[in-house]
Amino acid sequence: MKKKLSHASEDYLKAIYTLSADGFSASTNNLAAHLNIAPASVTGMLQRLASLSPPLVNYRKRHGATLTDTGEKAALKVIRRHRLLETYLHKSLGFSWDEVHAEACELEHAVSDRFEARIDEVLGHPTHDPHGDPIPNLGLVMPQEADIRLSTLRPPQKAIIQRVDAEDGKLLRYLEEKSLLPGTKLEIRAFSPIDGNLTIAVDGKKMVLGSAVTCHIFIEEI
Amino acid sequence: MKKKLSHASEDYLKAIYTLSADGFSASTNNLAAHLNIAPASVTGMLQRLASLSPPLVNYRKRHGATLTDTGEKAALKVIRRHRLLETYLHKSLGFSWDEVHAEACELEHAVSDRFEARIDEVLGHPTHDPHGDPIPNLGLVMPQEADIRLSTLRPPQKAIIQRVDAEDGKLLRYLEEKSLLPGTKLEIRAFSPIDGNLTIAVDGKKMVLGSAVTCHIFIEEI
DNA sequence: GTCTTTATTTAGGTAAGGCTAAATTAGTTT
DNA sequence: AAACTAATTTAGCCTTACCTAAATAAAGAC
Ligand SMILES: [Mn+2]
Ligand SMILES: [Mn+2]
Ligand SMILES: [Mn+2]
Ligand SMILES: [Mn+2]
Repeated sequence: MKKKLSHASEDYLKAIYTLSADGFSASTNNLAAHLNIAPASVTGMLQRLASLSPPLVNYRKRHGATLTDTGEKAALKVIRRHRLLETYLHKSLGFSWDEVHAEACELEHAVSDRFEARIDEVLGHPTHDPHGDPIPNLGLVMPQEADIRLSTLRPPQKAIIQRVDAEDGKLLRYLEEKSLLPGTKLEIRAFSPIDGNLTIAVDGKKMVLGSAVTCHIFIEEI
Repeated sequence: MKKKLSHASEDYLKAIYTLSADGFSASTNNLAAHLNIAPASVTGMLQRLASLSPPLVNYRKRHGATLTDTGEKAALKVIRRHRLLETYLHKSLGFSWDEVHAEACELEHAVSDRFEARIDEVLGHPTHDPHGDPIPNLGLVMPQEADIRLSTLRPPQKAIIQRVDAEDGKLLRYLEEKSLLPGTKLEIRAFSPIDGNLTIAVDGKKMVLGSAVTCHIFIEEI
């Protein structure tokens, strides 16, 4: 019954899930941009995904796609594998947090359930990946994600970094160098309305971050 | 320059290498049987592999294929990844020796050089996979393989099992249960010409093995 | 030397997943 | 209402990799 999906299908499902979860519509163009594929190709794929039985997406011409229940389960399964793999690559194989994404995006389509179960076990059933993103459990329930951006805080608020939403290696390496990782506590010291810069203090050390940085960091206020 | 090969191409190269190394010709039909693909499809693929630049195989109509130097390097690279992965799955993730092949055959096309290098390091640069097959080193040199079959021995010869050439799960599980693994020492006690059965002793324990078993076990005489 | 068998190739098809260029739709402006 | 624009779909094409059926070649049998 459960024939396995192609690489491409899995990446589409993941993209639809992610765009929707982030409050964007999974429109043809958004998907095309997200997946680096021509819009016309996205149309073709959405039609295919909608015409499977059971369908994985609901697709209405010119209205983008939403996941069906089947599609959402499939998406969560891929996301779980992706995040477990990222965690495994980081914790057990010494990959840095800017290297894990690309590797996981390949492996997520290749590993078996057995492999997934084993690394989950070896890691002690981790709940978050190296970027702080929550890992859906075996039952494919996605935990709540932190959704307050650091860029929205003002002095003298305090917060803990929960997750970093970025695939850009430069940004990730920059943040690592500054120790701005999930779990880090910080205080807002100043806000510059003209450019959106925030001055923050981490462990007493002050630094100024532009909004191109702060809008990718999601926090929990304390 | 080095665009990466498709899954299918890599499996063909591996199959051509393996058939040749085992003394078979990499003919259309042999490849078809080995890869579980229709002969006509093999013809098509060999033509494609031969028309790449640089070509990966030498192909003469109706005379099967041989690997070019480029093709052989590519084949050895895949075999190295495959065997390292099998070893890693077995040693680090607790896969049994009859489970590793299928998983490795998927992963071998997905892992990066970085991943390969890391597991090689974690494993301490292993020289043999769980079935006793040699792992080509980083320079892609394939060590000599044991090529004497247990089935050719006669009393009172003694030998050490070097490798087991089988993908059949039943056979592998049978051998594991009998502790007939690479490294095991044994003595030939009797040979039955009528059916080819060998009576062997392992650690003083006697057992009778049919030639369907003994012809898959390669040994080193002692 | 013709016949038959076996191995292999050719021909013609399918399905997935891409692409570009052209057409269409739905909103916005004027 | 007509025109413009942005988003999306259609049409037509490509490559990879597989399949079946039919044609052909090479090798062995008679
Ligand atoms: Mn992916
Ligand atoms: Mn992540
Ligand atoms: Mn493979
Ligand atoms: Mn092996």
